[in-house]
Amino acid sequence: FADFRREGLRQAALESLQGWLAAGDPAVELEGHDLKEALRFAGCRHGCRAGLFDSMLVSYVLRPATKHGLEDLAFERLQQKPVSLQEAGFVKGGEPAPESEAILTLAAETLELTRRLLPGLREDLRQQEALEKVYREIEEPLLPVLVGMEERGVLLDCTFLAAMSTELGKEIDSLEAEIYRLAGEEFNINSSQQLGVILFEKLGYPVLKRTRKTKSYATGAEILEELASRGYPLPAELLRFRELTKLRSTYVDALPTLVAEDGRIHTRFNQAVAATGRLSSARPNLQNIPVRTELGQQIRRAFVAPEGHLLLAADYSQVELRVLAHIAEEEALQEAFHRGEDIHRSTAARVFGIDPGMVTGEQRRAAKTINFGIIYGISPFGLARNLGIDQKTARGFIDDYLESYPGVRRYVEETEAIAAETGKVETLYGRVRWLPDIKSKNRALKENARRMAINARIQGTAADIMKLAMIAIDHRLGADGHAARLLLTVHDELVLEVPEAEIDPVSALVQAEMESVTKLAVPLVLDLGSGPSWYDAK
DNA sequence: AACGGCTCGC
DNA sequence: CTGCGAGCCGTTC
Repeated sequence: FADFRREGLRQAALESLQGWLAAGDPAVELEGHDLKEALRFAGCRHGCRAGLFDSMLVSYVLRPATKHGLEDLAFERLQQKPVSLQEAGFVKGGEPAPESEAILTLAAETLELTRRLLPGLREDLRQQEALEKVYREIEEPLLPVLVGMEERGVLLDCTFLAAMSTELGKEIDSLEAEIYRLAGEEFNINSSQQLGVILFEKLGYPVLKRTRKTKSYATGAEILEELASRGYPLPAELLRFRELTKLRSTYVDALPTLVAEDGRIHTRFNQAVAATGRLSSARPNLQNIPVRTELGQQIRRAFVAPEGHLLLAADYSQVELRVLAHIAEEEALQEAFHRGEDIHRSTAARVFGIDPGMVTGEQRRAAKTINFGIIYGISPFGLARNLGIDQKTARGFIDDYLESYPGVRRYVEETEAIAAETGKVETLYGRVRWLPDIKSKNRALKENARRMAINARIQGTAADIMKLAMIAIDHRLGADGHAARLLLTVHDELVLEVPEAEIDPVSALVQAEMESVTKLAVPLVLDLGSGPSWYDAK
């Protein structure tokens, strides 16, 4: 490793590794902890056909709700507290300096710990056939796909964002002045503590809610909206102020600082964080770019394709409800999807016992909330809060819903029973979520576990489907010789960068692969669009 | 650095 | 007291 620090040798070693990976034999494995980071460093330009055995991913597949850092695994599986990264001279989030001495300590310890962890993980995986399949057919092949996406990155139009920042700044400044005027003094508007004193002590607004942990005044959007609706002037200004400063600080000003030398943003897709099997995105998180408000949507104009290329956005329509319809074997829901109906409208029609043509906007909204509520393991309390109705009415809605969709009722009851009996639930592909709290005597813990059980099967299956689609698309793009490449995944959406000349065949390819990746009792339907920016592609 | 509050996404 | 994430800011230690 000391020699590896010499530039010439490093280059030669990397090229040799790249060649070995590209020519690789799937039966010969590269072993390591967090191979995506290693491969990102090594570069995988020529692809990866070698087998990959990643202790982090294997641990994730075995017990997804826990942490999977090397230190975590060493502590849990080897009863060892390793020399911390900090002791080795690193700080959190910092990039290792290849010339430092401390890196040698870290490298040695990383290798040694991983080597000792591997046999146990291999054995545990071998004993759980379904999970071995999840690893071999989903996580292992996905890993190099994610390396490719991270390496490629997405082009950002910083000039556009700079202009947007200036515009936002003007409105924020005037809002700030107006807020100080209404408050009668200057204070830090970003401090919920100081804001609480102004609103509820100085101005004497009614205290509708306290925060959970510290019991301080709650000043969240929901509270401000209620106060605004009661005619108080300040909350409306505060909501607008929050909206604008959120957009500016989290996106408009932050994203340009994360652009690499190639002008592109290289997010990291974390493959071992979300307990349900989903991916997450960080540094920056590109899975929470605004879309809800028109102003927020403008930020997507900054995500662009280079000259001669387009961005292609493809998202699964209602994928979680389709998964529910399939797993629950709910015929009414399946039929609605087969007919291509507006699913929330048809739910409203069934629940309220009326003709679909008679469904009002409010009824559709309620049905939509219930549909999502079911996916999240709804309670009358939660639904009541969401719809702004009383709990009794909410309970009635849920009862009517489960009456209308007996398959869903069966699904919920069966899921609870499976969780209680086995302490776990599984996705269609066998991915596991362990739920030890399902047996807890603490009602809150038990209820939480119950909701997680109901949600995990659905959200996890949808995640499996998307991962399989990504693997298939990446493979097909290569096999067909397209230059188009995957850039982003946002849970039910994929974004690709496509040479203009390829847009038609690649759109067809993406649609075909995403729709046919699995055969459910309902069709998987895709919304597809393309354009010079992410905004235009939607 | 850790945590809480808040807000963004699916 | 509806599921799963990440980031920014302020506060606290």
